[in-house]
Amino acid sequence: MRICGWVIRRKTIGKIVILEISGDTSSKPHVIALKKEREPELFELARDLPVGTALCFEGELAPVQKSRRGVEYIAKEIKIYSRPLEPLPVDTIGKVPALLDTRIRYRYLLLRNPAEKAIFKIRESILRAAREYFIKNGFMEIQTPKIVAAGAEGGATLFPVKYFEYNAYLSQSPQLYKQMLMSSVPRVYEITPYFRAEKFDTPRHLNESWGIDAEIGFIESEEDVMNVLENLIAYIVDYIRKNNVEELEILGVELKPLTVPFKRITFKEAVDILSSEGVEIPEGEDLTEAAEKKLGEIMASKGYDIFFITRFPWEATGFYYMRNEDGTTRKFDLDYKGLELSSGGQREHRYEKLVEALRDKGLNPEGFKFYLEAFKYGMPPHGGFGLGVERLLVKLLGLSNVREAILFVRDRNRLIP
RNA sequence: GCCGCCGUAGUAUAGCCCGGCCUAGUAUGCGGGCCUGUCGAGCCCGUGACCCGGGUUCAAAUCCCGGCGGCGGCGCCA
Repeated sequence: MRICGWVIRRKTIGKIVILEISGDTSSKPHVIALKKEREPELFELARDLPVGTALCFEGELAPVQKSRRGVEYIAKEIKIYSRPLEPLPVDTIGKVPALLDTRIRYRYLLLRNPAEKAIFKIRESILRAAREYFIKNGFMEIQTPKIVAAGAEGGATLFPVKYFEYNAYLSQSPQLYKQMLMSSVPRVYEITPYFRAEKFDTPRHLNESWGIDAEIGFIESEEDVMNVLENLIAYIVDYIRKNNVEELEILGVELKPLTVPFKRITFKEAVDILSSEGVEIPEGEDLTEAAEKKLGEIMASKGYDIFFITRFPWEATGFYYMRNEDGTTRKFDLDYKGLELSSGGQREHRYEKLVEALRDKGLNPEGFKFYLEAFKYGMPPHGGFGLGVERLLVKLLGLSNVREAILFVRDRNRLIP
């Protein structure tokens, strides 16, 4: 058996050298012990292999597993490919902590640390599980353009891009495109980056983040959308519980299964709950970050870690959400432990109503012509959602910053690496 | 954009409030020595740092001003 990786730990105890090689197949390290008496050449070789050395070894599973840290092998041959030119700037076994800033800078190295790698293996599982779920439920995976002419909101901040002689933007949401596709493919999903030019600098925001976006046609109400979303998340959690036992153990995370359906409260009920706790939300305004956190605490104390807030007021939503007669909309948010994980709802699919909505929001229907056109030819009622991958990962693993949940961070002040 | 906290060896920190006892402490890393299985092994020796610029002062890591950078709160925000 040939195993390759990097030395993450070397320990010499008298006439034994113990090497730990960062695992490629498993999250736990591969361990080889070399004894002076048993394999004198390898012992000499291993004795001055610095941490960080890239190597492969030929070996077999050790009959006696003495290491408590990883799987132990008996090495027959070691081939060195590359030695570090200087000592590693960060500790790849996690003995000495690194600040977030340092972790981001040296992420590529820190992934040799099983704990750091475990986060991203679970991130991968989220996407894998999502794909599996969508495939099982008859969704088609799509890709929509990331260079676009208009944003979904009109008001939100977009990154301008020079596109030959045109002004273009980086897409902040596949929203409009997936809706257009509802006129022909009633179940689509996309795993996509979102680009947002807001100058925020918080543990919850990134300027380039990833989302799992879905859109569903022929629905009766937003309830059908919420159904897909809650089942998707429960599926993801199950998948991780099943496939990432080792990673969860390394991270010390106990992930409890989620039961569907999730609790639902209306926006009005949320405002009332908050009001009874002394937090006032002005009429027609969205929940503030602090209010959302507080609501999360209150709901958690009632046994609801995860819950939907439904029927948002029209004033606090995008133009494309379907309006109810009472001034509420069919928009919902999904909150998990005080953080908005996802938002979605039923869209307005009736052409005239949509034009009216654009005007009511002070937007010019001319600018959305390409989008509106799609509503002329038999658009079914539909709805969808966007689910933030980093936020989901943060909440599942109890991380404290979304920057821990993405390999290469793009935030207010980071364009490198 | 506003507010708060912070910036010390490769990494992580102590010292700063109350200037001199700092020739800057500790852990880990790194180099070397001892040790036949460590589990964040242990013991000994060595190595290496006050973000940048200006000011106050006999004296600045410590106080003041400016800059740059980080973290957090708020705002803004699918």
